[in-house]
Amino acid sequence: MCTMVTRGQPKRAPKRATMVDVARAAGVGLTTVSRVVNGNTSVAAELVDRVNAAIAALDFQPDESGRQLRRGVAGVIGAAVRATSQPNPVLRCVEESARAAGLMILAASTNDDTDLEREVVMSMWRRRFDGVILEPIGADHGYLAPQLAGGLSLVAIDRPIEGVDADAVLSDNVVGIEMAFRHLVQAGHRRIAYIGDDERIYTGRQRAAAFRACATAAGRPLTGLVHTVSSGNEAAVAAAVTKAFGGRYPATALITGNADTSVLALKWLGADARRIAIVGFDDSDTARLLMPELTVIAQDPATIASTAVALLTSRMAEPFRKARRVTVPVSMIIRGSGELRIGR
Amino acid sequence: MCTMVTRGQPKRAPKRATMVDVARAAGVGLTTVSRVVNGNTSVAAELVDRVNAAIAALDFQPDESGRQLRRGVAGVIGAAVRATSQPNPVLRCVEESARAAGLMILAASTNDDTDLEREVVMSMWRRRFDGVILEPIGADHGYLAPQLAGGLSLVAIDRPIEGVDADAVLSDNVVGIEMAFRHLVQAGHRRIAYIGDDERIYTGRQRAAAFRACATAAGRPLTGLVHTVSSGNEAAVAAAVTKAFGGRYPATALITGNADTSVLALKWLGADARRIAIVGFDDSDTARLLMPELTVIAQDPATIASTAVALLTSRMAEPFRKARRVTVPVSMIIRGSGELRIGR
DNA sequence: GTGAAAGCGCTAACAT
DNA sequence: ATGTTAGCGCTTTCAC
Repeated sequence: MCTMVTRGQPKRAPKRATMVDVARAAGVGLTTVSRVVNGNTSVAAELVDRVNAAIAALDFQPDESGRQLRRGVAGVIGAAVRATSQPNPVLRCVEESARAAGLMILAASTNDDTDLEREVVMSMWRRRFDGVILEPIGADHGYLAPQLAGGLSLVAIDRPIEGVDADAVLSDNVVGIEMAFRHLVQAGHRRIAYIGDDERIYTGRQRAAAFRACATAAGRPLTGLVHTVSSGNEAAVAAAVTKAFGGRYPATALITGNADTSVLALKWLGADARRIAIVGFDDSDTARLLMPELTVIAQDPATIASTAVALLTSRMAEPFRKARRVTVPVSMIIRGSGELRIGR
Repeated sequence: MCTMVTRGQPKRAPKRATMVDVARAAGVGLTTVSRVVNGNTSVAAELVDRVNAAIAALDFQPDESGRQLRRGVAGVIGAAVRATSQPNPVLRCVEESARAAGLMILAASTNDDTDLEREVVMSMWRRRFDGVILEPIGADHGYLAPQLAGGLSLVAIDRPIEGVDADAVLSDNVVGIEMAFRHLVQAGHRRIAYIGDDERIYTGRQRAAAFRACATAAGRPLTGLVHTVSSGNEAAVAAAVTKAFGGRYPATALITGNADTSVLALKWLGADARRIAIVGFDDSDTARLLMPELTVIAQDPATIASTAVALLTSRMAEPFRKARRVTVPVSMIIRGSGELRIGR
């Protein structure tokens, strides 16, 4: 067996160009290069050109870790969300808002896992990210106290952080449920069912509670009509549908507590869906593809996102101000599924 | 108006604890703290305890930028994808594979924008991420040549990188289309339509070409049956559906080129969908919710992801080895929509 | 087994 | 307007 010569394969690390290299190549001082890189205007035009030529020739790109170490800011804000790679209109808008503010967003998944969340946030803290946007999971975030006291800028979205005082921006879940409920009541419905997220989840808890409050206040029945199931549990949704819409006194209307549940409920209702008024919580691409098209309570991702970024920048400027909690209005989008009237 | 005293609001930056602080608090040398933090065993048990106590007392978390500057590795790999906040089974699996390999994944969106992609990848390069997983957009990635030559470890997923030599892991689009086509031919279909992604996109181009090749080889007609539309363009899909399934010689079967198109096509086919055999490219959560449930050509995200991470770590170990391109098999999942037979 | 000192790549005081 | 120097927080020789 003949051993090939490994020519053309420079094994040793290729020693990226550094600012000193650029300075040497351009025949100027290190500081001058730094000034050019940072757009400082007090450099003679000729030197600027020489430096830029050297930068181009060496393909120099400033090392951000050195920069960050010296300047103390990262230019990055982290987004710790339940899952990147999952539809998340808020995250999409956060990216836009942040880009508009000249910040880079780097996202990591917490996978609905408390330990992983902790690891992810801590990792962002150790990297000294300028801020963190967190979709919190789990009940107690007391573990964050030292970091928040140490100057970590953090804002919670979708749910508040408990056990510690931090900024949060939330949707108005209660009003959302109220809107849906009133809409159905006005169409003549008496037996209105609710199927939504597990009540261990903050939004699930809040929406289910709001529903119960509405029903009680309006003198509507509750028994057998409220079902909270863990996210994505198809069998549980099916069972809930059967309970609510079977039996002697079937419901005539349905409020679903999140996008997933809406889709699953519609799937299990099948053809019956046409004989039931349905209002779903959360808008989604699928909502418009369902038959009938889904009437929804829509959150306002753009406002949520811009508020979150605003809270974050405000806190970065003033790390120890009092925590603020902002509630963003929701709206109802009428598409057909929720407008079935019932005779008396 | 009385001005409140701002007591309890320490305005000045809270000077996070540093290793020197820990060392001082524990009454040991800086190096010893470093050793403890990094799990070096050659430290006396008593000192280890003192150091750990100090670390806990000061809530010390090592600053990764200092660490990275000194060690030269980041412990992070970047994922530059079309959109975080959009379903992306591969990204999900990449996160798992990477976590298993002890690497943190930070994801950023390129938004299908060539300039943004460039900015994102460059930013990761400046931060000296250990590697980058890229879902490339645009035709020419020549701009990456200096970075790749400089030791950037990068692997492309879903589509290859053109204009420069880099690792890539792809799905077997050609075989996928062939499977779908054969499946429909065997069910007796002669007029098979194809609606898929724009041919400016690599996968769109590859799948459409494969379809044409299949049809030609099988002596099936093509005229009016192949439609490529830009992603998410509902009107274009509607028009394509009308062309393919209206007129004097309507098609009896359909292959869709991606998940979006599948959903839109089914929406526009409406009730007609039951009289047409449909095989979609790409599996998705929605595929199982559609009526009828969608028979699909499914990619293998887990294998794609683990292959990508393996290629990346291999390249990190050996930055200048020859580029490899891996093709991952696809499979057909039969669910009902594609099994309608046609008499002769 | 432990600590002092050098230095990673950069920016910011401080000269000049 | 430009260069010299110190130092950000850490790891790693290198002495002891």
